Amino acid sequence: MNVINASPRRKELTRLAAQLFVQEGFDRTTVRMLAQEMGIKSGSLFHHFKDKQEILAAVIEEGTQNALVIARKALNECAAEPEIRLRTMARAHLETLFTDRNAHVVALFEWRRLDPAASAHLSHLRDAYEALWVAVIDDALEAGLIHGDRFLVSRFVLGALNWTVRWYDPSGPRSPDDLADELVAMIMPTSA
Amino acid sequence: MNVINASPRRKELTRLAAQLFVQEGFDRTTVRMLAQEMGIKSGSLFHHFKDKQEILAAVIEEGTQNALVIARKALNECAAEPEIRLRTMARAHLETLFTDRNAHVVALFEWRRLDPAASAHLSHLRDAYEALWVAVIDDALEAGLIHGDRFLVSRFVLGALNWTVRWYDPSGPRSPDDLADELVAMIMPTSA
DNA sequence: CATTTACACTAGCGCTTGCTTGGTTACTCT
DNA sequence: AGAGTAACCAAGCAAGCGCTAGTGTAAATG
Repeated sequence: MNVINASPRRKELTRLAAQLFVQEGFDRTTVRMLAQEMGIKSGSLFHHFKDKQEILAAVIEEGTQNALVIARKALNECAAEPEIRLRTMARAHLETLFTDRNAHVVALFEWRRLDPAASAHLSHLRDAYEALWVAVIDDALEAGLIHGDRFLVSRFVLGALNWTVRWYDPSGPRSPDDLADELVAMIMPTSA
Repeated sequence: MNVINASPRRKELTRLAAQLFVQEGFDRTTVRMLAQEMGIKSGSLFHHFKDKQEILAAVIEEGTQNALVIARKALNECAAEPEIRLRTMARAHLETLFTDRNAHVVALFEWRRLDPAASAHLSHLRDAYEALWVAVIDDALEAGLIHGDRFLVSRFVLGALNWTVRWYDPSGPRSPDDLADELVAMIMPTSA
């Protein structure tokens, strides 16, 4: 296996793996399929990754890291009004979801295939991301923008947003930003 | 294979299969695991199902049929006010989701493992169920109870509800009905 | 009583899986 | 020029996979 964990070659392989994992699912994707997609033989794959599990972990880590970076940057750059921050966070969520779509679909639907060690490590990343959401929602609740239980609201909103990967086509007439705004409008009484 | 497609034995086997599919995922569940769970040898399994795919189809069909029955019954029995019908539908959705939890988790996350023939057949069932939702949401929109695009609203609501299987624990303090009511309240400006 | 049917068993075929081994090539750095 | 290393390949192993063939047996059916 490669010692430099972030070699450019490895990054590109991770990207291709994400695509295959989405197309076929992790379990149905064989190391031979992965190798062919990458233009190498199946044995050579284990020069870059110690085993198949590590490829899955790399895909998910990549996606989650990007989500964190994008969300933090968006929140830093936007105004301090709770309403704007809420909209910004929803937009950032969909932006990541559809620019790194493959990685995120894998993260959402193949999470359980991770072994316990990788799962524990990646859970921390995921928690850091969700903490951003909870903070934004807390502010919106405090400002009286939305109503309900903070825990439930964040789960419902994240559920609605994550589920979009199942039906939304970004090449259609509606932009991800439109989508985010419509969801925020749906849960905000004052903006009817 | 059994000619009587709905033999009680087959129903019980389907229930056990659903549990294993949730625990391990469809692809990782081997026919030997299924057989052991059912107390028979792997060869005997093919007396009840023509192949592994058919077991998956049986699990999903069972769950979706139940959802339809429960939702129709609930809607027939409840009042005609759009607000009540909306709440009723949300409650029925979560009721099915957590009484037939295994079957529904499989339906939601292993749908893509179905072969095209089974998928086409089950899509009709699924569509019939979603038609109930769209009707209820249309009424609520017309009555001015909620606002937004009918297509988007139904997708968001279904997403939020379906995602509950990922985090909600029915044995906790909150009942599924509470959950449904909170979601409806969240999107209804007038009920703040 | 003879036959069919439902359900289970044993044994294993043919194939695919993730991964290993041992060695080769091409490039960089001193 | 020589050493080191990243990237690759050919070959294949051991295990596990879905599924089939053929058989036994007890209960229902004519």
